[in-house]
Amino acid sequence: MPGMLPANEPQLASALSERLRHLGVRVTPQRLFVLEALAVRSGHLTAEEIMRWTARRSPAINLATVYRTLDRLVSLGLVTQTDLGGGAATFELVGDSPHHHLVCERCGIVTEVDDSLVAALRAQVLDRYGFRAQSRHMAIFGTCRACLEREHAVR
Amino acid sequence: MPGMLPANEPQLASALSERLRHLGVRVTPQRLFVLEALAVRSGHLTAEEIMRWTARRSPAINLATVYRTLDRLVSLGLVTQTDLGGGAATFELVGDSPHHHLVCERCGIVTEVDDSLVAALRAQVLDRYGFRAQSRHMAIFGTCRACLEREHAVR
DNA sequence: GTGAGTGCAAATGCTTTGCAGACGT
DNA sequence: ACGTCTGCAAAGCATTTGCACTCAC
Repeated sequence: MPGMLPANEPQLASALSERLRHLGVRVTPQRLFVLEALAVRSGHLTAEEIMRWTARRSPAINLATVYRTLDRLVSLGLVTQTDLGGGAATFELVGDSPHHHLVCERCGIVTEVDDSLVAALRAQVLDRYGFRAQSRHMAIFGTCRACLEREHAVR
Repeated sequence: MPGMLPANEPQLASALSERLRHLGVRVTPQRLFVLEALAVRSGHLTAEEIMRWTARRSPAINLATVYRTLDRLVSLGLVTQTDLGGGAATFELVGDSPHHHLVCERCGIVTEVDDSLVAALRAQVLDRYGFRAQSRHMAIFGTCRACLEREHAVR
């Protein structure tokens, strides 16, 4: 469902309603707006960004509600939360292909990498420590190519 | 130097002073206290914990000073900072063997794992993306063995 | 109608900052 | 003596919470 076309919002809304109903939670406009924001602007959104997106709709959603809603959606397993360092946490619809993040500590740029890179590590960690690492949204901190080159150029 | 015995604090202090002087920064009691805390209670300390530790010494250090000091020490390369999810950041003396963290999302327990597990991943990321991942303090979130077993038992 | 969900405002927890004074060099 | 570092208090930011009201069921 994510990766769905931005057009056709009524269809999107009813698909999302269906999903919520199946999980046995109330369907409120606020919840639909949050899910729509995540579906349409697929990618990593902060709570603040979601609120700004929904502000284009009639009465803007309260930030506290966005947080509570996201919390709920995360426990329902519809949404994942990632904390990419200091700033605000980002949220994403489950359903996109699993991926992880390379976060540059100098310039802050975030690059998505496929889960296949990390699969071997996950297998090892499970084998050696009985630890089941999550298959999405691991943050790997370091220095990106551009910043490494810049560093070299200076010297 | 880290991994040094807790006893013999005068020696520790002068070794640390030496280190600071070599880096061309002022040697203040506060900086020594912070470094001592990290050296003696080797492991991951939060700014607050460091302050509490130094509070056993004469006038307790101000929390703001602890943060500023840690900031300075991180840029000097003497200390590393790790953000293990929502709570407070933790700090550690550089010099311990590189390691990473398995963070259980249910019970919060943190297990240290050797860098060798992650070395292959680092090599791949460098090769494929030109990204130099840091060799310490990656946080891997997931579910620990105990919580997995508990989960099974319930069903 | 009832309880879950919402808005609002205030509180929280971690961290940063402005400023005046203290102290390492 | 100089400039850096510290303490203090206040601000900053992301997130949470208490409470009264509203709305989905």
